[in-house]
Amino acid sequence: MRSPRRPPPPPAKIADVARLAGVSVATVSRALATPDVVSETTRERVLAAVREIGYTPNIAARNLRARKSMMVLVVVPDISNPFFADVLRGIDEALAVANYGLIIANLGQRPEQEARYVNLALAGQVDGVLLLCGHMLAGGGRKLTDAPLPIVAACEIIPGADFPQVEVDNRAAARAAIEHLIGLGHRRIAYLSGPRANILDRARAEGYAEAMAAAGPTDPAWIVEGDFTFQAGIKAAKALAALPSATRPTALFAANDEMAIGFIKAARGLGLAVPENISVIGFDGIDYADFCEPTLTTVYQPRRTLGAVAADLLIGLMTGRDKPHARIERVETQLWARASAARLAVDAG
Amino acid sequence: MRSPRRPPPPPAKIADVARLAGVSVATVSRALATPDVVSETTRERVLAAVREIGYTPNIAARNLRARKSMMVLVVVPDISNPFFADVLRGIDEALAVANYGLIIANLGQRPEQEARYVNLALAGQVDGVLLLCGHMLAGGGRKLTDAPLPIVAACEIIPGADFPQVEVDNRAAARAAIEHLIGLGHRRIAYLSGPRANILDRARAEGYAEAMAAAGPTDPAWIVEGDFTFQAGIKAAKALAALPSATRPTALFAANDEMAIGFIKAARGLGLAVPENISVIGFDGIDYADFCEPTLTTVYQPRRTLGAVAADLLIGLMTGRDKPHARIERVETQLWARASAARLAVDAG
DNA sequence: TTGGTCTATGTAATCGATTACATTCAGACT
DNA sequence: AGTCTGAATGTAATCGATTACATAGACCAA
Repeated sequence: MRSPRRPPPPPAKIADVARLAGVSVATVSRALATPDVVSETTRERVLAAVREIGYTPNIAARNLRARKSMMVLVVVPDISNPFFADVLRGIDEALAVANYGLIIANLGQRPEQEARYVNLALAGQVDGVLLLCGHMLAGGGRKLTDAPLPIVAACEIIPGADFPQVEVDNRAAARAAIEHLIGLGHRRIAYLSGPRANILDRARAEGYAEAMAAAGPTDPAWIVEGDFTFQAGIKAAKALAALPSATRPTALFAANDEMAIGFIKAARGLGLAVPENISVIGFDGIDYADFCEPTLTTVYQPRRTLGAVAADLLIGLMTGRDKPHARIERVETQLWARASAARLAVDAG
Repeated sequence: MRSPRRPPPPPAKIADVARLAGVSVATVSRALATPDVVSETTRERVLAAVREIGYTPNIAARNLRARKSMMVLVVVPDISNPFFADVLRGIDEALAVANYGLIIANLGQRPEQEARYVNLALAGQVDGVLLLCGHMLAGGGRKLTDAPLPIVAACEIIPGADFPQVEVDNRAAARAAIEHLIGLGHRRIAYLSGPRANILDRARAEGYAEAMAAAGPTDPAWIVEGDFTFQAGIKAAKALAALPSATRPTALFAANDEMAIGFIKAARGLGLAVPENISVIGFDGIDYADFCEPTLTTVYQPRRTLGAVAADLLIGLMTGRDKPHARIERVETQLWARASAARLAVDAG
């Protein structure tokens, strides 16, 4: 298969092409970068030489000279989380059309990685940074903002930051979910939240409270703190099933789909059928929301769009098209009405 | 917020540090790269100067001189696919300990991207390539193998390639799944495949056939071609429900979890309860397999491990620890027995 | 004293491109 | 003929680090 081992030929350089084509290196560079300034015949000689020896310009050299890298650093809390995976896809698609590449900074549970990536940024290895991690990168005594580098944050926004940010309008989304339930006749609506400290959840809780104000009094027992896990949904089902039926909610709005699905599964075992006895709305619009039984009504977050919008803002800064300034862009969610949220039966209210 | 705009100071360079510390640039470089060869006092003066002006070595310059980038290109068919997202996580974790960074080449449905990434590789922008895409990169008239660059493939292996590859042992995994069903008393076992052309599926189909040979004759009607989608599971349920009960399978092995879940959902509506009337085993071990009703017995693919093993092989090549050679490494799956596959009731056989 | 060895440091070449500036030459205009 | 203009190309500086090689000085042994 492999030919007998031989020292691999050093990759061709621009001087090799120049020699073969019988021109100077400057002409080769121009023939490739700005073809219209070299004569037709020269250009063709150069291109033929390029093809013949298989020349590709060394990017490190180009980056050094041009002081740019055409690379963007995307800082993500957990690359294996399908939410971020979708956002990344949107980012990649937008960056690709502007010819930027993607370096992934996956923090995982390794805070020590931050310093590494702060360094990448400060070292001029990237032309811009996209933060999906909800906080400013720092480490090794240096902050990201020490670099004169375009930054955009998305998903979890960073309060007080002086650069553009993109988020889903969580408050409006939660309000829409509750209003959907109210429209179905529900008044006693529970909220299964994320961790209280979570900034995303804060906005959703506010939207819940606002919409509920229109529906009448809210019983504090209807607000259950969860942690975005399937297990939290199960626990919530037990908690609500334990309430006296006169004050038990007839509907539940969960801060994410996974908890909603856990809730539905456990509720069934506790004699609370969904949607017959209790309606459920989730949040996110994960794929499985359409596969589970019953299919889950949910608030869809346009993850790819979110990524694409953030990437476009960053491209604007990197190309100098836009000036950096504080600003929060909101992308809209969609309510996906499916089977888990149904009209309140007269005898159930 | 932002101080009145002022031209951002150009980033400090090594010469600035040298001047401030009163030494030569060589000494600064050594104080940072090989601290033990400079005297204690000099080293401290240099480090103090570095701190004072906030110096970070320019990576493009370093890459150019050192002829390496400490970056790996990972070519992935679809970054938003949770399977690859998990593999990427394993890759990242392994690369991080060896201090390599991660550039993502997300092909999406954009074949024209290939040329771009082939160029990145040929241009010396990366020290190694990890292919998760099941084929050799090519584009713009150039192939990846034109570069003297370490390559490792994983997930979908590339037949005849002369570099290390890593895959899940699909054949053994399928065999184990079928044997599990046989152990539960089943003999009429169906296989819901992926697309026939798919190389992953080929191996699974072989494992199925091998294990079935031990169980007795296999009815061709038990083999249904799917395409890895939820919908394919639904179609398969209709097909099997239409079979006469005397020859209808009592168990189904699906080539992925999504089809298995679609099957279960549709089968219920067709009077085929799972696992009472038909047992089901999926493949992958996606999160949702534990949330659905009934919980899904499945063959778990160690996705992170797969990525980590591939990354370690690549690191071996990049550091020169190993020599490149054809070789296929197989990582083992685990059978996760849950509720969807049960012992065959005597009256059902 | 002389020469050798070792440590610490400096000088300058080098990596491979891009690009400012210089040069050449053909054609147009006065 | 002399001068000017512009197109095409070449020469060499430049980007910012790393590192081969040179050098200076300290110390020691013969």
